[in-house]
Amino acid sequence: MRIGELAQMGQCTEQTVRYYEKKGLLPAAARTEANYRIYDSAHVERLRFIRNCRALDMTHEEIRGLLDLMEQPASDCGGVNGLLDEHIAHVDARITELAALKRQLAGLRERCQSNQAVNECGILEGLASMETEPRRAPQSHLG
Amino acid sequence: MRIGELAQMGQCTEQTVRYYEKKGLLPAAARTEANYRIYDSAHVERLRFIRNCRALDMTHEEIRGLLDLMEQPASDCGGVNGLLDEHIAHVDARITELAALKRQLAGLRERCQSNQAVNECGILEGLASMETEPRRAPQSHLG
DNA sequence: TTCACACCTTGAAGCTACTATAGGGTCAAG
DNA sequence: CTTGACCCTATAGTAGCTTCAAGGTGTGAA
Ligand SMILES: [Zn+2]
Ligand SMILES: [Zn+2]
Ligand SMILES: [Zn+2]
Ligand SMILES: [Zn+2]
Repeated sequence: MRIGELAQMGQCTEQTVRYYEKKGLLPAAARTEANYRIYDSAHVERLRFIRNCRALDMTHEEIRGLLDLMEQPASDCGGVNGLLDEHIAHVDARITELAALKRQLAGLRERCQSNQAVNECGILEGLASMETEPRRAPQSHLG
Repeated sequence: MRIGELAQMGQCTEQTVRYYEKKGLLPAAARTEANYRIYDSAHVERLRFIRNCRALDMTHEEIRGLLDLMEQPASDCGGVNGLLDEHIAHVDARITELAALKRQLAGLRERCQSNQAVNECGILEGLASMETEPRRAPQSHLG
């Protein structure tokens, strides 16, 4: 199978497949005489695994961690479980952050109910007078 | 005031201030003979406004929108209100996405309660057998 | 005077996970 | 023999910075 078909199986573009190869998530493919990449079902499985992890918003590093752990099929899966737990914590942390943000934004929105002149808009006043806090390190890779 | 002090007022680094200037969020500063940037209280206000917007996870484009609207102080503030409403919608959309993600991850996590061999871990099985869905366009600039 | 040291300058590269573009090569069908 | 679908590489762009490299400036102390 060539790259177009593989990409279809993984619900992604051919560029993305090449990108994964470059980044080492997918192994370098064998080539035909015409220098076309050729793949088999193992590649399909691996690509689908990667895409499923991406659908869950894992980073490449997290995915690489899982793929590495899978290389020792007989070893204990505690690392896998731990990695997933950490990622769930990333999602939780971001949800918490966004909930706080939403409260702040709702409070700001209340400061202007009806349209008025820009220089009297309570929202802009609020944005100007907020206390500027130092940007804290992100708790999560989820933007 | 020089760039170091301004950066401190805005709770950011000097590089960030230069970056904002390059991107047009801050106007180009006047210079001393030694080519040092010099700022006054108007710059402090504008930088703090920008940093407060960033603390609310607005994009540079959204911030630029607000700054542009502020240039006509006598005009109607409907644009400001609308811009904030849109951003609140961005936050809401991302919270909804992450909640769905969290449910999916929780379901996956249940598939392996105790440690076992990697090749029998229910989490990895789940990740391998999920239906790979095409990546849908992001509803929100919040990752 | 000369040194150290804090502050400032520019430009380029790195980060994530792709996406898009340019400019070409391969291959089967009509 | 040309068209069109497919493939290749390399480069640049996206957001919002951070980090690095290599230097200029200004002040206080030895
Ligand atoms: Zn994670
Ligand atoms: Zn208003
Ligand atoms: Zn927004
Ligand atoms: Zn397990």
